[in-house]
Amino acid sequence: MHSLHDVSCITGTLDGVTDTRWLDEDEQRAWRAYLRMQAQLTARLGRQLQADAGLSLADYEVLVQLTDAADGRLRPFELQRCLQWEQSRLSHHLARMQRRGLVERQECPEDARGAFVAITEAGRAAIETAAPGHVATVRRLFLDHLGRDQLRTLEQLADQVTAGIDADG
Amino acid sequence: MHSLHDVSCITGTLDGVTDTRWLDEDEQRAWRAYLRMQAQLTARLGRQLQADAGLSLADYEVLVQLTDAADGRLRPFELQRCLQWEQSRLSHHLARMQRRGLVERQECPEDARGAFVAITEAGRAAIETAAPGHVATVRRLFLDHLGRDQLRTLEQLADQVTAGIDADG
DNA sequence: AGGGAATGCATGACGTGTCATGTAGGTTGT
DNA sequence: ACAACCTACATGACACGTCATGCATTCCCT
Repeated sequence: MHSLHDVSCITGTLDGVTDTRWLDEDEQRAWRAYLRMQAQLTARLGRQLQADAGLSLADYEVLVQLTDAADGRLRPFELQRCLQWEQSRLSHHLARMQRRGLVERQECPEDARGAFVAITEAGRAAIETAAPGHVATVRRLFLDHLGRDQLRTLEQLADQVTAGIDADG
Repeated sequence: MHSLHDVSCITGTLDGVTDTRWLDEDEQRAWRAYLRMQAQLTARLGRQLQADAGLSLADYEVLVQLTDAADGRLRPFELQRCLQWEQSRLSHHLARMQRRGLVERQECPEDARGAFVAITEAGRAAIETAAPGHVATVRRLFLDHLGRDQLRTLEQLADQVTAGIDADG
């Protein structure tokens, strides 16, 4: 009943052999439960958004940030920092969103290297259409199944892990 | 300071207008914290696996299932059920893994429609190389930052949500 | 037995994400 | 002023995921 992952493996003392501390039963169950939930949740939320509003989750996140911005526009590098995306991912994605008319580029006088990315009217319309259904789905698939205490634990847990990852380099 | 998402929106009674219950402060923070963590975690784990073993997270999951199987082989539809993947995703992915020599196809006498997918020696070697580093990374980025109580809460929470999603259709 | 429905799987098109690399424009030190 | 460096961003190649569709084979019902 044991795979690579649920046995504690104590090897000998051969040179170069690093002993691996595998996951114990509790860790294994929790980690796999998390993986299952996250995969299912992401898939469902993505499908719902795509079907009901023609947006991907990535589109949605970008549009949320632009909507929250003062002028409905941001420098790509600002967007990158708050989304925590790879630079090239953002670049490609903005190009696609521009092609679809969800965002537009604007000149940036104070730094000729870059530009502004601004949400368009179509972009605003898209996210305003998408938001109610998306929030409802987040509730139905996720929040509705959690108690307030679980919600707090989750937030704290997530913040700890995120902080650890950031600190890790 | 408010976007589409953190205000409670009570509209009038126009026909067809559905009132949306937006996320309150706690829900908003928890949900966003979760999204951040999950994005960062997935990205880091994927990069580590790719860099150290030339495998994607998807490859890894497939190989784990095949390793756990009795004969090191499964029918694609069994793999699909336990991974909870889209059928076409699995089909495409197995084709790529086959091209790379990580798995192979075997005839299935008792059902001529399908076949078996079996892990190859190269596949076994790949996951055995990958596993220690991957488990270590899961520890370092995730488990090490959690207490036993948080771990239990997470598992329970994830199971609740997953059950809810399954029940949702 | 035989015809319709369901099952197991593949494929093409297309959007998405990553890595490696390129380039124009800024900044800094001497 | 100019070289070295850094910053902001784009791009090509390629792996990955989804949807729609196609196609055998098997199942089930009469």
